[in-house]
Amino acid sequence: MSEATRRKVLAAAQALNYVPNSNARALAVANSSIIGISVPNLFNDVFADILLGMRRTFEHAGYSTLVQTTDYDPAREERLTEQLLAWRPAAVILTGIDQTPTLCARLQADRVPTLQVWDVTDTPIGICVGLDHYQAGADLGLYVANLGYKRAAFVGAPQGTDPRADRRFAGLVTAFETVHRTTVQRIAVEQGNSYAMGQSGINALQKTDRPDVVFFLNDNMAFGGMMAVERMGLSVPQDIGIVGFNDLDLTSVLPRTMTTMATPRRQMGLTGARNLLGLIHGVRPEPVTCLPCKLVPGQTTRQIG
Amino acid sequence: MSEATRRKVLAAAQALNYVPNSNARALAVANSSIIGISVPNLFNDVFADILLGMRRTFEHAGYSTLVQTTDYDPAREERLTEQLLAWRPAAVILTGIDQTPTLCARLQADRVPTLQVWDVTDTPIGICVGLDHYQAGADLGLYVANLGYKRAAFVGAPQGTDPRADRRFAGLVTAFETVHRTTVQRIAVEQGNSYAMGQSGINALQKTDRPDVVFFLNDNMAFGGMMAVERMGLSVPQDIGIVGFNDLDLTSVLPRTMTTMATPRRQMGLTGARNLLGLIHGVRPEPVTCLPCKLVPGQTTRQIG
DNA sequence: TTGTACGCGTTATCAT
DNA sequence: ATGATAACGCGTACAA
Repeated sequence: MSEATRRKVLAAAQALNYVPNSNARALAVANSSIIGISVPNLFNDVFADILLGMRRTFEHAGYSTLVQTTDYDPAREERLTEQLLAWRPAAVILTGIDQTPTLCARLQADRVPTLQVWDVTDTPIGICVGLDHYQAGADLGLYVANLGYKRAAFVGAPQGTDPRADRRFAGLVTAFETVHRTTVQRIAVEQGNSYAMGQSGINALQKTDRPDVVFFLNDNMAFGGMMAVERMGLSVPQDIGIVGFNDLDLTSVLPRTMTTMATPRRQMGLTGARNLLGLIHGVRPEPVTCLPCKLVPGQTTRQIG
Repeated sequence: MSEATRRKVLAAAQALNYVPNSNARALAVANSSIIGISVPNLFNDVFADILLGMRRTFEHAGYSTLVQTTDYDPAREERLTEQLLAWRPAAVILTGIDQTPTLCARLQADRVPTLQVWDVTDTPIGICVGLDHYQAGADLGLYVANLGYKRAAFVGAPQGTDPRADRRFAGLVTAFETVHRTTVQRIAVEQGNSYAMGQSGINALQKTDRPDVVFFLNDNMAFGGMMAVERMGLSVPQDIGIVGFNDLDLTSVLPRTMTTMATPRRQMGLTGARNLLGLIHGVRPEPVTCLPCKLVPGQTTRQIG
């Protein structure tokens, strides 16, 4: 069309306050430019980080993101995702690989491009980008066990609540079993904010048979736990070692560096988004991408040697 | 209709894997069950908290929420919200009261139920629920000034970046002007994570003319700043007082309680959501709701007397 | 280049 | 109670 016409149309549209109706568009082309995302919650720097990487990519590609939070409830995840599918989204992103069979079947049947993020499996619904939590737990455990710590504890959500936590714990168990033939006690803490959970995890320790090192679900909990330990008059890392997970922002300002496992969260979001866009546009991307973690030795555990 | 028929239809729907198409529905009824939300970012516990309160309410009422992040960029906010309006959302929620005139006009013209949250104004676009940041800054400043601190500094985003920060700063200035006839220096820190920002804020302090108390934009920054202060060999609160804002989770586990201002974030989300639902359904709710803050005296500033 | 007709899946209305 | 039909606003395809 001519440039003059083009301008006249645009001017008229402006004057009439015209906004194209995305619903009608989605209906006409039989799918929308929405990408549905399901995460456990928004309070975790982990998910905020992953989302940041993804959203930018999608926004640039012209998609809107519809975020839903599951609170680690599979039934809730199923319900919300079902609801999300009603919008005929261009793609769906789920956290983890532990969705209900019903949901998996539905996703497969609808042939919606699906990305599972933050965890990996050989049999993803569509594609997955994440890390091997078992391996991460094992690597971290091995490092710490070789430092001479023998009686370990793991503080986190109750068994069965967070599948990634369970896998990491399994990795820890293997490591301590291998190195010292000792077990790792698991301490479940009630819901609450991360800091408080770490704190109550420490407070729940038995006076007798106190562990010499405590692993936490994440750095925030580890910090809360460390504060509790020091309040009890114990010293870190002599009396007790403290180990976090994720290498979150908090650790960058602590007087003592924290022993933790750095996870490639931003990268995960970026890679996941890129691969998913590929899947949407028909190119067949890598079905499963396992990103490496990086051990961060710190001063909250003894030094090597 | 008869119960038998009803069951047969439901069974058939199940068998065919039928999912109602929300786009078509939205088109037919001329508005969708989406509520669009615009927040600066997801890394802030403040917004996560507000969102938690709101989302639950909306979910219960059958709405989905479409969250967009603006990164404190008004132009970006305008663009994204314009895009959001294309979905004919049932309502729109914006953070703060500093939208571009263009955006305000469009929202008014479209007659979309609009909620502005986290800040208040006498002239909201639709309704607003928030707190008086100037007053909060003034109250906090007054308390601290009366503790005997005279040379204050404020560490936060650069002037003009975060309107709420600017208003709180203005409140602080008034307080110190009133009590001691002193000024408050403002220290702008580059973008980064909150902890690091707090740290670099302290590092940016002049050796000469060092303030005797530092106010931070939020508790996380205050914590980062406090770590930096102690690393410099200064003691808190003798050499220097530390003041946060928001009363975030982190403060609950610190060995020293932090002087801060508790903000009713969850409540804000709940009240905002409830009022907005009212507005959607035609009842005329309170146009402007200003929620009270609560001063939290702590051990990072001198004690009274 | 411009115009016109049809279909997308749902709701709403009207007739049966 | 049920069946038929017209919108809703946009994309697309075909005709002028």
